[in-house]
Amino acid sequence: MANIQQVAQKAGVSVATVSRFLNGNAKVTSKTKLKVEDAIKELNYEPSILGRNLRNSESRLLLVLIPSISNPFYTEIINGIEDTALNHQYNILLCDTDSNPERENIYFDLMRRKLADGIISMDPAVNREKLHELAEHHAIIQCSEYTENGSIPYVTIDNEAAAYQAVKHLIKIGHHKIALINSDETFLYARQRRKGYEKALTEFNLPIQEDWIYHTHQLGFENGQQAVRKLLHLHDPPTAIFTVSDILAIGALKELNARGIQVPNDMAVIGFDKIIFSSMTNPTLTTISQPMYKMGCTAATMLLDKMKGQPVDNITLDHELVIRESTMG
Amino acid sequence: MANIQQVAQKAGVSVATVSRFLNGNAKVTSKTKLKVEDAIKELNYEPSILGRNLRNSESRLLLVLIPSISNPFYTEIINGIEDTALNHQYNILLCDTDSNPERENIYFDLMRRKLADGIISMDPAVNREKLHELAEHHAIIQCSEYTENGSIPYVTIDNEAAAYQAVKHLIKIGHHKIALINSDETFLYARQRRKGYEKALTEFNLPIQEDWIYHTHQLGFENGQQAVRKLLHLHDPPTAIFTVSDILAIGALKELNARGIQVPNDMAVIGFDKIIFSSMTNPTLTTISQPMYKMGCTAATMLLDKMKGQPVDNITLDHELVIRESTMG
DNA sequence: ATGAAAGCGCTAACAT
DNA sequence: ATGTTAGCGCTTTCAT
Repeated sequence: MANIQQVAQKAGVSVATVSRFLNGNAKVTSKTKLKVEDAIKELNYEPSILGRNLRNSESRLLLVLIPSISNPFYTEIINGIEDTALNHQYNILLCDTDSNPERENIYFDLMRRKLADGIISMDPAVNREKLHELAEHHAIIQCSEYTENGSIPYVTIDNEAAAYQAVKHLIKIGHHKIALINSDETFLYARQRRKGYEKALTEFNLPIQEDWIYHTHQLGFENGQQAVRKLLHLHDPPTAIFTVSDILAIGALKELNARGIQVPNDMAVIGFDKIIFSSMTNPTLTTISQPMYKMGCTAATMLLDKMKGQPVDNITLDHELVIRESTMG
Repeated sequence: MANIQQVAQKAGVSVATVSRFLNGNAKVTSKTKLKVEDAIKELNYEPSILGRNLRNSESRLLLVLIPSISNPFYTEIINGIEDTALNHQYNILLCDTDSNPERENIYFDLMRRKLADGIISMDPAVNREKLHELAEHHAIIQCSEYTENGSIPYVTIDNEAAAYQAVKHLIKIGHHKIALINSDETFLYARQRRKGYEKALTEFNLPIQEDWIYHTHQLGFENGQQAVRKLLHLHDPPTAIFTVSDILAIGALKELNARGIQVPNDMAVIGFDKIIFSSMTNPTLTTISQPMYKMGCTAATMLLDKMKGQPVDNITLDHELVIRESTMG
C-alpha cells in the first residue's frame, strides 16, 4: 500500500507533480508523465480517498434518509438518486431511519461531523426542527414528503390533485360511497390527499362521512387488511376504497378476496404509487403513478446544485392515474 | 466550524487532552473535563470524522454489493447488515451493481482507495477473479451466493436440500410432472437447486425431462409469466412448477390466473425466498423461507471478525418449506 | 513545468 | 494527568 510520497520518490519527481498527474488539471511533460505512470504501476499505487477528502474538506458522500428500505416506493427513487450521484462522483449512504429519532440522530451527526456533504430526506416522520436547524449550515433537499413554508427545497407531486383525480374517477364510474384509507395526518401528504378526496366528494355533492375515513399509522399489508375489516363492519359500508399507498391497497385486495367480495364489482379499489407489484395482483390495481426514478434524479440534481451554492427552486412533478382492473367494472 | 485546536485553546488545554476527552479512554480530571465541555459547547464543535479516519487509516464504511435494490429478497438482508454495522459504529454504502462490471469496478476502487474497510458481496454475477484478487488484501464476505473452493468466507443456505425438499413436497401431494423455472446456471445457486430438483425426481423414479426445465436470465415478473407460457405450450405440460424465486413464481401465478388455470388444482406452484409479497398473492404462495435478516446479521458479523483478523468459518443457515395455498389441493 | 512546504483535523507515542 | 509533537496522504500556493 504505497503512498504518494513513495511514488514521487520512485519516479524521481515531487509529490506535487504526482498529484498534478493524478488530477489531470495542470500541465505535466509527457516525459515525466511516463515516469510517474511507471512508478504507479510498479508500486501498485492507489490514491487514498481518505487523504484527499481531508485535504479537500469534503466526503463526496450523500445521505439518503428513508423510513424503510423494504418499501418498493423508495427503491425506485433511490435508483434515480444513485445514478445521478454516481455520475458526479458521489456515493450514497442509505439511511434507514425506521422513523426512529435515535437513528435519525446518528445520521444527522454524520453530516455535522463532515462525513456527508448533503442530505436527501424522504422520511415523513423526520424531526422538522432538527432538519431545519441542520439546513442552516448544510445542503438538504426533501423528496416526496416536505415541509410547507419551510426553507428546505423539495421535489414532490401534487398530492391533492392526484387524490382528487382518483376519487373523481371512482365517482364517474358510479360510486357514491367512497372510503379513504389514509395514513397518519401528521404527515403533509396525508392531509393533502384527504383534501383532494374531500374536494372531489364535495364537488359532486356527496357527503363526507367520517366513518369512511380510516387512519393507519403504519403502511404494511396488514394495515390494509385491518382497514377493510373495519370498513365492512359498518352498517353502511362503502362500495369503493381509495388508499394512499399500494401496499395498503394490496392488503385491502387480499382481505376482500378472502371474504369473497368481488373487485371491482362489489368493491372498487385504487392505490397510490404504482409500485411494481401493483400489476401482479388479481385484479390488477388502479393506482396513481408517481415518477419515482425521475423524482430521485431530480432530488439528487437539486442537492448537487445546492451544494454548489446555486439557488434551488421547489419542483412539482407530474403524476398520472393508471386505470386497471380494480376499477374496471 | 471549529476544530480541535480552537477547542483546546479556548479550554486552555492541549489538543491531546481534548482528544482524550472525546474518546473517553484515557483519564481526564473532572475539572479539565468541564473546561473542555464548555469550550465544545461554546464553539459548537463537532469532531471531524474525516480527520479521524485519515489518522486511523480506516473509513468505518462497509460496501454491500447487490445486483438490484428493487428485489425484496435483498432488502431484508440489508436490514440485518445495517443493524449489525450500526451497532459497531460502521455505516454501509449500498452498491447496486446492476450486475454491470463497470459499476462493480467503481465500487471495487472505493475499496482499493480506502474508502471502505470491507465488502459483503451478494451479486451472483460478480467477477470472481477480481473479487478474489481484492480479497488478497481486503476483508470480503460473500452472502447467499458464493464461490465454491474459493478463499472467501460465505454465509448461505443449503440450496440443494431446499430444492429437494420443495420438489419432494410436490411429489408427495401427487405430482409426477414437475417443471423447474431456474435462473442462469452460471450461478452456483441455480446449479445447486437444479441438483436438488433432479435428486428428488430420481429418488421417486421420475424422469428428468429437459422440456420441463426453463432458464431465465433475469428475475422479473415477466420472466415468470414468459416461462409459464412456454411450459403450457408443450404437448405434455407439467402439473406443478418449482421456481427458484418468488418473483418468478408470482409472475407464473399471474399468467396462470390470466389463463383461468386453477392453482393449485390444475397447477401447483412453489417459490423461493418467502419475500413479503408471497403471502399477498391469491392463492398464497408455498415457498422456501430463507432467514434473510439473520443472514444479513451473520454476514456483517463475519466481516467484522475478518476485519479484526480473526479466522472466519463458512456458515450454512437453516431454511424452511412454508406450505401455503399454492400447493394445498 | 516542477519543487518545497504548509496544512486539512485528528490520534498516539513519548515526555513530563 | 497533561503537554509536545510527529504524521496519517493528500492538494495547493508560492517559488523557481
